[in-house]
Amino acid sequence: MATKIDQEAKPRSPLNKERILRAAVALADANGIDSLSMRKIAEELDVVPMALYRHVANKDEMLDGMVDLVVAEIDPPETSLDWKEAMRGRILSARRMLQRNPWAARVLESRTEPTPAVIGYIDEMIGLFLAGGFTIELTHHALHAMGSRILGFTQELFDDTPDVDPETEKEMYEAMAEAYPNIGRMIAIVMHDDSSRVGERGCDDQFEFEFALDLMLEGLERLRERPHPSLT
Amino acid sequence: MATKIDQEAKPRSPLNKERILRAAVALADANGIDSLSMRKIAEELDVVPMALYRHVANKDEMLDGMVDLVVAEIDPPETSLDWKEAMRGRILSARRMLQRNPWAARVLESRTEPTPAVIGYIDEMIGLFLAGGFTIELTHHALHAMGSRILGFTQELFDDTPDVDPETEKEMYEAMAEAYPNIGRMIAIVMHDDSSRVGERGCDDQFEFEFALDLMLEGLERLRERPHPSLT
DNA sequence: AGAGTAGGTGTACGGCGTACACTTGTCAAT
DNA sequence: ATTGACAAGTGTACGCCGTACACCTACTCT
Repeated sequence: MATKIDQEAKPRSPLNKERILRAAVALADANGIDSLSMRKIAEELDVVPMALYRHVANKDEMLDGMVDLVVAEIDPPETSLDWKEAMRGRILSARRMLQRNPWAARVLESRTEPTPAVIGYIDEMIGLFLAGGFTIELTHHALHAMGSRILGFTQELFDDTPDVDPETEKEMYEAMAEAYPNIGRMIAIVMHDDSSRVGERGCDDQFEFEFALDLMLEGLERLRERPHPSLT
Repeated sequence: MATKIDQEAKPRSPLNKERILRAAVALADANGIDSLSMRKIAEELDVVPMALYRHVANKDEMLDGMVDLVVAEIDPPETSLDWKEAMRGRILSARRMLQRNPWAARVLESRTEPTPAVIGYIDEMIGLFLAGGFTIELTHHALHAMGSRILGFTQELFDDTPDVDPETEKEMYEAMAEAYPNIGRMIAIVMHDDSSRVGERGCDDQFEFEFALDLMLEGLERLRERPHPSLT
């Protein structure tokens, strides 16, 4: 009633890239990346699908923007620490980000070109290696060796959090054990060995991630101390 | 002219799952996985799209079948060798398969449930660890640590084979070096250091893969010889 | 000869990304 | 106050996708 009649009939704020990206991230967090479509993002924003295209060129640019948004959440490097601890901490921070945004791993992998935020992140990681006394060459190889683990990726073949029903799951395991003897042996131990890091709820992902990460970091440290002959 | 008139007007053999899968693999090899559609597979086979559905339940089952087809190409384990060499050889064979079928990596990763051929492959890999004197527990952790590398995956953040024009590429690198100092230092060395394993055509993927693989295998071997206190 | 059935067909639906032409709301210059 | 430019949102439409469902057709078995 202030100045125009239909003012309160359209209380939505104007669109902009950030608002669109945040809506897209929220939708992806909630419903998974597969069901994310331009049309649904538009609907969420009470807008017609084509309105989005005033602010993002296409869906690929949208995905890039989403990636940048979440990569920016990774903690900055802690320069006061030992290189290994600094890198370890940051990678675990990246991993927490990936756990908050489960879609991010697949989207990150699917980008052909890294986004600015990702390049910046890697640049800082290289900085940590160099500050830790690595040669440029070893840093380069190290980067390749760490691969996407440097961004907190769990590089599993498949995740093992399927059936809700533990009964069904057990049956499945038993069937598997019969057809695949070695997997069978592993399951037998792993399923009822409380002293191991594997409980009844499957594997301890966090432990496994850190196990692999430390294996890699320690291997790299050894190479830094006494360079491998096959390296330049 | 033998028995029926229209025989040579329809020379196509009857459809079956294998024929469909082979056509799908060929199309994916040729045009990439993104452009692979049920409709195109049908067209390739001179058949109407819905005809495929007599032989595969849906597209997901098609992708599973394609995966099984190519995973079956991986060489069987060479049991006469040392565990490390046997595993190394087999993983490199898997890697060659992934290079022959570039779409396979992404499809493999996208499957929620592993296919029978993949499970069988992993079972044999576990067998190699166990035969090599690993405990079940360490084998389990090792499997997690190797992750998808065990199937020959290059776990890069992004592949670096973009622009065809070396001029453009150089410009791009220079722009990047300006914004990202550490990447800049790395590029400076890596671009014109013939003694390094990095030539002008970018990085030597095969070297980097084996570097990471050996780092992992050697780390695991050390753990097998003197178990880490933090492990059970 | 007739019935059953497996395999290929045709049509159709709802979803997708997005091109393109349009209206509408805002504000500067007249 | 009028105009006209311009940015932002709308509406319609196209071609692609996976696939449900009803149909036809040719062959097997009795």
